[in-house]
Amino acid sequence: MNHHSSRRGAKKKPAPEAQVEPANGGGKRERILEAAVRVFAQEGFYNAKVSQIAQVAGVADGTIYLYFKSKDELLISLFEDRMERINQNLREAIAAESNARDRLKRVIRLHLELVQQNRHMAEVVCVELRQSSKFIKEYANPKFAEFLRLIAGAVEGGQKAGELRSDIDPQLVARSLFGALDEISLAWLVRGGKSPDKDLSRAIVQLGHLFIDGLAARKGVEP
Amino acid sequence: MNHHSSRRGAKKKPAPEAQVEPANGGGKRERILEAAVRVFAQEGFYNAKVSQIAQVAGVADGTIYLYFKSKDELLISLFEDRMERINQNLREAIAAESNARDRLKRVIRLHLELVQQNRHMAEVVCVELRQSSKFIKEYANPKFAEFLRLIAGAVEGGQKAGELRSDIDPQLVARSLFGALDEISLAWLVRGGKSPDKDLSRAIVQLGHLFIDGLAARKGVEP
Amino acid sequence: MNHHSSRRGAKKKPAPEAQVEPANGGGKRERILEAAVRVFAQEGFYNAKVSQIAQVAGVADGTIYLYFKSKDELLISLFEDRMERINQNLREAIAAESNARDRLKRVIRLHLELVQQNRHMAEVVCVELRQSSKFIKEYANPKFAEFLRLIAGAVEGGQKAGELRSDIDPQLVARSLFGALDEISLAWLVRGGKSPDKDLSRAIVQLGHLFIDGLAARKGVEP
Amino acid sequence: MNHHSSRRGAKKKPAPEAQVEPANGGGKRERILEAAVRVFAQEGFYNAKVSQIAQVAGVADGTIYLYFKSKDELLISLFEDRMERINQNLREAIAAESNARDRLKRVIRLHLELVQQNRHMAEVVCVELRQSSKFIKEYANPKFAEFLRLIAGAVEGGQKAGELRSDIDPQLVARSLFGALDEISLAWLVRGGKSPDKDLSRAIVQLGHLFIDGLAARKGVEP
DNA sequence: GATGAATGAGGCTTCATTCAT
DNA sequence: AATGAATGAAGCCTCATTCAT
Repeated sequence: MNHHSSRRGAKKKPAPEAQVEPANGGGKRERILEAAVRVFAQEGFYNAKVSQIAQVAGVADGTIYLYFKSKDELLISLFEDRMERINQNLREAIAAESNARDRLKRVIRLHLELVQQNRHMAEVVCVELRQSSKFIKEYANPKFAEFLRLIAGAVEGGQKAGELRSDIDPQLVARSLFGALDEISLAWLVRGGKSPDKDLSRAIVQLGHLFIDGLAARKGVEP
Repeated sequence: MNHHSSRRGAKKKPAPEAQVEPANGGGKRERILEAAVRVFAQEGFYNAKVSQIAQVAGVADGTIYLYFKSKDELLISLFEDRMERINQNLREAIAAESNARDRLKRVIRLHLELVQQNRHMAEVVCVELRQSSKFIKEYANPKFAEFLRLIAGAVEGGQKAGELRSDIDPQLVARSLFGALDEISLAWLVRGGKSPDKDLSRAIVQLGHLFIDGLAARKGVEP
Repeated sequence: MNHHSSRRGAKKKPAPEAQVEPANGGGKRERILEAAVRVFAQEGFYNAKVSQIAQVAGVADGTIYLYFKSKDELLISLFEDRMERINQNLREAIAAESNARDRLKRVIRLHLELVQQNRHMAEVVCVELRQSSKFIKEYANPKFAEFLRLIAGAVEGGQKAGELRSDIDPQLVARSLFGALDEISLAWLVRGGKSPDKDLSRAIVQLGHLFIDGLAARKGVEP
Repeated sequence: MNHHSSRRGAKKKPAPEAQVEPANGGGKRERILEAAVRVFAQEGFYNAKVSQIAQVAGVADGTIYLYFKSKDELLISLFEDRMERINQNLREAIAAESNARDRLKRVIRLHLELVQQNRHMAEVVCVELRQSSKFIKEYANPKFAEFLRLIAGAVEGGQKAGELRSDIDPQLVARSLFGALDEISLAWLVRGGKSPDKDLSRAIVQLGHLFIDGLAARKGVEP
C-alpha cells in the first residue's frame, strides 16, 4: 500500500521496443546521471535537491544512494563520466588532423559545438565545477588535467614541427584556450543560447584566428 | 534565501554626508565585506557561515543584517564593491597607455598582479561568481559587463586606428582575454600561489604575445 | 510570522512570581535535560525523537543543539548530570553513618527511594545506559565507576574494621549490590510502580538482610 | 517497526514432522539466529543492520523475512530461543543437586560459565533485552519470568526445608541474584573478558558466599 | 523457497534570519 | 545601533521492508 507507486511513467521510451533496459540496473545509474546533469544545470549544485534528481530520474530518493555515496560524489562521478567522453572526442579530433593549426581549430569547433548540443552538461562543467573550494581544492580532478594535457600536447607538437612559435608555454596556451572557450560558452549559456547560433559559429572561426594569428594587424592581411 | 524577508538594511547610513561610514558604525560595513571576502574565499559561498563572517569581522551575527539584506546580497555587494575598484584601476590603466597593444599588455599585467596581491578577492571573483545559476542568471552583473566593455573598448580603438585587425569581434576578444586571465589565475590559486611568482610573471609576458601576435610561427620571429 | 510562536505555554510556573528565569539561558539547559529524561524514559533512547524532546522542553528543535552537540551527547550529558547528583547523595549517606552495615542499609534505602521519586530518571539510568554497545563500550562512564567506588569503599572500610568478612572482593560486592538494586528497580518500574510501594519498602529491608546476613538459616535467628 | 506488516513468516515449516527445519531451509533459521546474536552483540540492536545479519548468515536480506516477521521479532525470537536453552540447563542444574545451597551455587556457576562460553549471546541477553521500553514494557517476556521462577523455586524449597531463612521473599532473592550475575557478567564483557578468567572464577565462589552466608563477619569464621 | 534491487518514510541536524533586550 | 540566543524550515541520508524475478 505504500511504495512501488510511481516509477515507470517518468518519461522516455514510452512505446517502442520496450524491454530495452539491459540486464543490469535498468540503466538506472545513467538515468540518475542524466537527471543530475539537468537538475544541477538548472538549480546549481547547492540548490539542487537530491529528491528532485530522483524525481527527474524516475527513481526513489534512496535509489540514488545505491549508485552514489553522496550528493558530492554524484557531482564528481558526473564530472568524471562526462569529462571522459569529452576527452575521448578530443583525442579523436586531434588524431583526425595532421597539423597543429587544424588541430586547434578543430578543438575549438568541437568544444563549442558540444556546448551547443549539451547545454545542461556544459552548464555543469563550466560553472559547477569551479564552484566551492570543496571541489576545486579538495578534488584533484584528473580528467580535467588530462583535457588540458591533450591540448597542450597538440601545441607542443606544433612547436616541435616548427609550425607554432616556441616561446609560449604549451600549458599556458591550453589554459588560455580553455578559459576563452569556457567564458564564451558561459556567455552563450547565460544569453539563453539556442542551438544553431550565429554568434557561436562566428566565435568558432574568430577564436581560431585569434589564437593562431593573434590580434596584431598585418600588412596584406587586413583590408 | 531561507525565510523571512523585510528590513531595508543595506544602505542605512542614517545621517549626513554619505560616502564613507559616519561616526557611528566605525567602518563596520567595510569590515564585514573584508571578512566576507576572506571567508567566502576559504570556504566557498555555500559552505561559508554567516556566523563565521561575523566572527571574523568582529561583530555579532545580527549586525550583518543591519548592513546587508541577506547572505546573497552580501556576496553581490561584495562583488560590486570589488569590481568597481577593479574597473577603476582598469580605466586608469587604459588611459595611461597610448596604443591598443600597450593597453592590452597593461590590462594583462594589471589583472594578474591584482590577483597576486589579493588572493582572497581573486578567489571570490574567479570562482564564486560563476557559481550557482542563482548569481549568473538572476543577477545581471553590471560591473562585470562594464569590465568587459572597457577591454572591448580598447580593442575597438585599436581596430579603428588600424593597429589591430578588424575581423574579430571586440566583445569576443574581451571575453576570451578575461577567460584566459581567469583560468590562469585560478590555476595559480589552486597551486597555492605565493605572491612573487615566476610562472605568473612569465604568463604576463606570454599571454601578451599570444593575444597580440598569435601562436603562428613567423619567419624571422622564431629562432 | 514564522517563529517565536510556541514557547511559554508548556507547563510549570504558570502563575506566581514570574520572571524566575535566571539571567542565563532561561534555564533552558535544565529544561531540555528534564524533557530528555521524560522522553527517553517513555520511548527509549532510539525511539525518542529530538523534536519530541524539544516540544516537551518547550523550545525549538534547533535550540537543543545550542546546548548539546548531538542526541548521543544529550544522553551522555544527562547521565553524567544525574549520576553526579546520585553520587553526591551517596557520599552524604555514607558519611552520615558510622559503620559499614548501616552504610550499606542506607545505600539500599537511598537508591530505592530515589527510584521511587524519580521514575523517569531511574528508567533512563537503569535501562538506557546499558544499551547499545555505543554507550557501554565507547563511553568510559566515569560517574558510574565513581558510584561503584563509593560503595566498594564502604565495604572495604567495614572489612578493615573487622565488621565485615574480608574474603569477598569489595568491588564484587559493589557490583552485585548495584545489580540487585537495579534489577529490583526495573521490576518495580515495569510493574508500573507507584510511589509509596509496599513491595519496595519490604525490598529495602530484606535486601539489607540478604547482603549483610546472607540467606543461610541460622540457629536462633529463624523461627 | 517501520512500515508494512503482513506475512506470516515466523513458523513457516510448510510440511510434515515439524520440530527441526525440514529438508528445505538447510537450517537457515538457526543460521540467521546465530548471525543475529553475533551482530546484535557487536553493534547493539538499534545499530545492527538487517542486511549485515543477512550477510553474516550468508542469506539474502529478504530471506530473513521468510523466517521472522520483523527485526523486532527476530530479537524476540532470539531471546526466547536462547532463554529456553538457558532455562533447560537451569532445570537440569537444579535437579542435579539435592539441597538449596548447592543449587544456588550451581546456578551461579552455570550462569557465569555460560557467559564465558557465549560472549555474544550473553551480551545480547544482558544488554539488549533491557533496552528500549519497547521490549521491556510491551513484551511480557515469559521465558525470563520462568528463569526467575526456577531460581525462586530453589530458594523457596530451601526455606521450606529450613535450610534457608524464611524472612526474605524468594522472588526478591531471585531478582537480586540475577541482577548481581548480570552486572558481573556485564563488567566482564566490557572488560573484554577472555574465556578462562580468574576474576570470574573467584566471582563464582565469592558470590556464593555472599548470597548464602552474607557479608557480616562471624566469630570463628573470619581471621 | 530465495534473492537483492528498489522503495520512501522519517529523523537528525544545520544555519540563515529574527527580535527582545 | 548592536547583540546573540532562539527559531524552525528544510535537506541529506538511512535502512527496514517489499516483491518481481
